[in-house]
Amino acid sequence: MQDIQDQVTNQDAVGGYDPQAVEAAAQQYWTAKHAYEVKEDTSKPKFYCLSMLPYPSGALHMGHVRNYTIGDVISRYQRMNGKNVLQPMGWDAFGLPAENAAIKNNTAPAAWTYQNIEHMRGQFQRMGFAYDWTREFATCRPDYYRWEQLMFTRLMKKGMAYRKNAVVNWDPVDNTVLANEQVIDGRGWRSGALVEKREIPQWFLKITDYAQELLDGLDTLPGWPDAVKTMQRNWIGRSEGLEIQFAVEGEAEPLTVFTTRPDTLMGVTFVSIAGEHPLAIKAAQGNAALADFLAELKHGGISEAELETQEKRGMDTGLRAIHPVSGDRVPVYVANFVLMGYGTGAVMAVPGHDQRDFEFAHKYKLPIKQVIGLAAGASDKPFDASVWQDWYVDKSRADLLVVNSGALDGKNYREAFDFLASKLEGEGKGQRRVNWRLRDWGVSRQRYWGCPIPVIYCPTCQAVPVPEDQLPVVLPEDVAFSGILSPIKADPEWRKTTCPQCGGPAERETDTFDTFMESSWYYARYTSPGANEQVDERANYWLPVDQYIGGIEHAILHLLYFRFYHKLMRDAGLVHADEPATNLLCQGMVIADTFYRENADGSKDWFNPAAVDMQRDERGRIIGAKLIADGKPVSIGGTEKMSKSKNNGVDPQTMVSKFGADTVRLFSMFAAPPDQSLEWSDAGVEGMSRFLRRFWREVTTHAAGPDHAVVDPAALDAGQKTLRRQLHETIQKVSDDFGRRHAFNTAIAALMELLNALQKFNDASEQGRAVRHEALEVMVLLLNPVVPHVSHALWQTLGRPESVLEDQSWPQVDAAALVRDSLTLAVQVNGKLRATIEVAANASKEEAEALARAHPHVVAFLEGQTVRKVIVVPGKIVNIVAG
RNA sequence: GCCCGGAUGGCGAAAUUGGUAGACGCAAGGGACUUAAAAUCCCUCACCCGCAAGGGUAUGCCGGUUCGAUUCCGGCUCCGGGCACCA
Repeated sequence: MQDIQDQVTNQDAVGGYDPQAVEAAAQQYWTAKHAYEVKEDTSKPKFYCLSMLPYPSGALHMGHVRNYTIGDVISRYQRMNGKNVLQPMGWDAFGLPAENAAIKNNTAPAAWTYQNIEHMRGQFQRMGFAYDWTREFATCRPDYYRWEQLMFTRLMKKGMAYRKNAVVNWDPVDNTVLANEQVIDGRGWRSGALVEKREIPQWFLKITDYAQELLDGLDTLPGWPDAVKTMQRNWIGRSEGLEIQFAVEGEAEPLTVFTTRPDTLMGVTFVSIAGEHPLAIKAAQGNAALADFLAELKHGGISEAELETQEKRGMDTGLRAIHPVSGDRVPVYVANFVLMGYGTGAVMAVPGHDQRDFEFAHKYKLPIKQVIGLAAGASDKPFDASVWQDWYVDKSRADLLVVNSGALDGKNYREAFDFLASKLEGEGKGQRRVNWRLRDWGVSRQRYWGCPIPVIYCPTCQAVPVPEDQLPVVLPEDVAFSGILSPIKADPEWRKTTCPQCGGPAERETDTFDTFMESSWYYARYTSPGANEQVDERANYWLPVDQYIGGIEHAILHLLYFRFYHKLMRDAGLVHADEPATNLLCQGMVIADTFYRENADGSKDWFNPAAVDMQRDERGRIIGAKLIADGKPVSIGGTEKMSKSKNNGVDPQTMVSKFGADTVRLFSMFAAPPDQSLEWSDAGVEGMSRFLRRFWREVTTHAAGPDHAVVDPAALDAGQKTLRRQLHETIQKVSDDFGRRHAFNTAIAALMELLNALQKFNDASEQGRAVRHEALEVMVLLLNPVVPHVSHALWQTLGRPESVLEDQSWPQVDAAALVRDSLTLAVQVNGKLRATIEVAANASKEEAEALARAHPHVVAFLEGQTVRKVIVVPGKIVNIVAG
């Protein structure tokens, strides 16, 4: 099957479009000319186009192809519009997969990583992406990470980096920390042991110091998608509330809670604290049942999804808190849904007006007290302590007021909030406070393949930053890696050093940085290759990034750290801008059909789409699928994200060998708008190949004919005018779609329509050939951002002496060519389409209405009815309302 | 559980500011060319009724606003992304 198709492609290539030859020639030309190497140039506006750097996982996948084609199209479009365009590429080279591959293949993570980079760089070059490769770097090289080590030591000195205990997933069999993805159903993925929570000291960056600025900065980013900004706002989670102190019987220190609903204070019937709260730990001494419960709470993972979906459980500590207003004694419960890391690790429970507290109170038979009531006239059902209703928790409604709360009765949320805030502040029992959901960024990892944290621990001087003249702290690359313990932790020698302050024996930190650290500032390093500091003055020519492109899965974490780190660099005097990127485009996933057979034990074998034939009925509907190898049926699974586990990945390399890079680029831009998921279709790719062959033939046939004249707009006949109008409408649409809307799919559709029109345009007259020539030249230029190799070749076919298509400017719209004499209007009767009419472009509303009412279909529909109203929207529609 | 998206023919999609739903492409069916196949070209193609002219229905579901709703509002269902140690 595949052999036949390859033969066909080769036969076709003899007289026509041979993508392999065309692409090799164009790429050689660009390389020889250093076509994409750029320098700072103040004579042109700059444009920094950046796609998120890849993790070198081994080979390019379709997600990469899509991401980087989008960036390349935007870069080439901007360059043709006169911008000085920087488009760099590099490697996010540290990370967990290298360690996993090292265990599996018995190779060092470094060697595996460098090998992958070599392979993937070649694949990128074969795609024809316009990168300035002179700026390339891998983040695992000391000359890259030394600068983030330097920044970290300076942040330590500023107090922006600090150490505290934090909870990790602990595998008690392997005695190692696990990443969340290594915890499967509460067990370690390798040992199978039940995972425990454990606290260990870790380094943090004070991102919360920037919480307000990170929040406010979102309002200065109109070029970012609203979905991303909303997710970041919610993640940062600013809330205003009160910190309230509850005295605890027999304890010197009061228990502090944070609440956004002080108006419900009189409804407090108990207090909930986290299992890690000091009071809980203290109460468990001498309370075996409670100690057992706390031990039980240590099972399971630490991810929020896991904590929030587990069954809500609690236990009375035996402690009693004193209500700060009523003086009532209320029980203190340990509850598994209270997070030590959020707020104070303690919450006041108001089961009457908080759904989680309501369910908890029912489960543990705790009192429920109504303190918010419906005003007269509200349509809701009255308060009923046995059934939860959504209005109990609403604080925004004017018809809900405080009840059963003494001095607070009759007040609304705001009034009750202010009243209590003043009262408690006056009594020293509480204060107003802004609380953030955002937590400080924990940057310590107990893994080997990462950037060493540049800290020295001295028994006398404590944690000391590595002095700047001793940086970088280099990670040894030539190591034996067993997979459990980091080689720099296993090696007793590596850590030995002397204290930079007292000169005594000391030990190095053996943890490494979170890999988000490297990807938080790489965009700035591209601007300053070779700089002997983190970035130099060149950064301020290129930054901020004009267009950033990457997956929506990075909407929160990466993009928030990226914005934070930029502000750290700004405050260190390295860059001027407040935000790192002005425009952001988030592309969707690449998905494909899945096929499987179920084994006797219920497990599934997954088959690659390339190994399967689809069966269709006479209407083209899919009715089944067969494995090509044995001709027997396979089950059709869903259409899912391309992945190894479902074996539904389509290898870009295979596609490029078969169809050429231009066809693959064209398909990935045409099949869906960039922000939606893209369903891979081999047949669709063949369609794109067909389009390029047709275009090639159209250009070469025309170029082989007699010389063409210059277009004389005054001499054109109606058909020539119509084609030329479509041409200039296409320029207008493609420019808008590429430059503003990033709707590459509709731009390509418009170009296909133009080619269809051109093929029907059988006009060998002098002006006919002139119009055709103009159209073909324009098409080559408009297609260039998407299929640069084909355009490079055809530009020369059209007889242009310039060999550098790259420096041709973008076609301009001739406004005179767009003028129309008449327009088509839709005519509706009562909102339903009944006719269309052709009216002069300058026709008045009255003329349009008269023409519409005279149309025979309209006359028929209006028979026996009275026209009540006529709506005329010029250029669009006439709607006659009758009855 | 919480936050953010999405849903339109057999399939991928289009309709940009509330104004002709289905552009463009794929698949499918019919035909031309050919000894034959491939390639190429032409025609049909949302669904239902009808010989046709034409009519009715339709943008996940239920309701609302409007002369007019894929688009705006309210309530659902299902699918996807993220949830701080995957990147």
